[in-house]
Amino acid sequence: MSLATGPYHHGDLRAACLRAARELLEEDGSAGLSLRAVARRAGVSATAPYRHYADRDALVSAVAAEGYRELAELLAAAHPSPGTPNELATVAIAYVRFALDRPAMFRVMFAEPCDQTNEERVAATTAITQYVRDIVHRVFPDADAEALSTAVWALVHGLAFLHLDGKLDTTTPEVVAAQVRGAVHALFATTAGRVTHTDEAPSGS
Amino acid sequence: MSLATGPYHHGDLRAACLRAARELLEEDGSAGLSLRAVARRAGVSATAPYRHYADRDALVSAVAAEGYRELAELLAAAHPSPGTPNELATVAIAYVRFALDRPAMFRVMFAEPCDQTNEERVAATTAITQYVRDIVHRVFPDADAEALSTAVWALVHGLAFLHLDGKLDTTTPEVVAAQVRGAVHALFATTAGRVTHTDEAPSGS
DNA sequence: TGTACATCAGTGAACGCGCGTTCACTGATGTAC
DNA sequence: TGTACATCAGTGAACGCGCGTTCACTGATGTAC
Repeated sequence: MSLATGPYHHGDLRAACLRAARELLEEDGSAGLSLRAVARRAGVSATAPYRHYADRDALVSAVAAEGYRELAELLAAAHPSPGTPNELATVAIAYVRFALDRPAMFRVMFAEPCDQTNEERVAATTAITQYVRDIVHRVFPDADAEALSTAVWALVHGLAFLHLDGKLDTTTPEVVAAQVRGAVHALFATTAGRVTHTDEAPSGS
Repeated sequence: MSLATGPYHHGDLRAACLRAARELLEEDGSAGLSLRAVARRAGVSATAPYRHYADRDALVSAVAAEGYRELAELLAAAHPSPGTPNELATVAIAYVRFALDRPAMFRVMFAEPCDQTNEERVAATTAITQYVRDIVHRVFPDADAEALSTAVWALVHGLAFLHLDGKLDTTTPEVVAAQVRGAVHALFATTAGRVTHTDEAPSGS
């Protein structure tokens, strides 16, 4: 089992643990994310990770923080600065896709009893909140930014969870994308007409 | 520990297990929901529950099904037949409140790897979907019911999770209610004006 | 009404499991002189 | 350049834990006659 990554000193066990944790997460779900399993996969004794993480929670928080960063990157890649409801929908699709591609990670990020004392984690949450607020402000400049950005985040977040938990059809990425786009348009079609232009007709479901 | 509920035969151990499971759920979270703990709390040997539940999953599914029924009752109690966005918001508040009052139950219902073969559970999900669809159809008779009901459910579900996971302020029920109502109105103010009457001005979050 | 017996609902010992975490340890690394 | 030594990053045995589940069992219930 012990890979030949280095005979004694591993080199970068901290990073190796994170990588192992992420793999385990996607393979076995968050139940499989134990320190011992991580050590095993990293090809290292059960106690070696304690050199780098105080306890299991510390590892989990580190994993979650990485998840937040990756989600942020994916959203930015989907559209750097969405300015229309349709562009907003594109970002929403990326959000939902992340949840579906990495379900256990998504759950760790959002549904694990969140350690509020972990700075990395709190910072990540704040960043996402601000990111959503910025988008909303750009798409609907004259709306109540606070209430509307809460609503938009909730909509997208809810779509992610409903798909994740099998309450909505997830047979293909295209079906999911159409559903998300449809939901966003269903809500914003009229608002969009009032505030800015609609660059695509709402797709029927 | 063994309560004097009956010397040998319990009477209704099946129901007692369910009750114990729900209590454990709220006290210790879903991690605390073990068959052994349930048996302990019911004042019965560790293996007695096997007379009534095939395995742990069966118990969990039974708990979840009960949760769905209770949620349905709470929503109906909040407003029997919502017909305006503001009445819809009242129902949404009840939904979010359920999640906040019984967080572990809510998580079991929605975030546990769902056993699709459990009839009780599948039926409960279908019932909720249909319920949301009916409401949407009543509030927005001429909208794309499919897309809009997905959107509405996602919005409400997302609000529930964001509050639950500490991403939104939950200091008092009133604050939460105002946030939910604000989010619903932020989305539906214009749509509502187009389709039916608005019975309250959107509260500015 | 009374007894025999099948059925049902519990018991409790035992299994093997993986977990988090501790501890004293040892091998490798790199720095000071 | 070579050696002494502090520090660092691993090891592996051991702890106690609670879990799900099995098994053969036994005490209570209720039904047939």
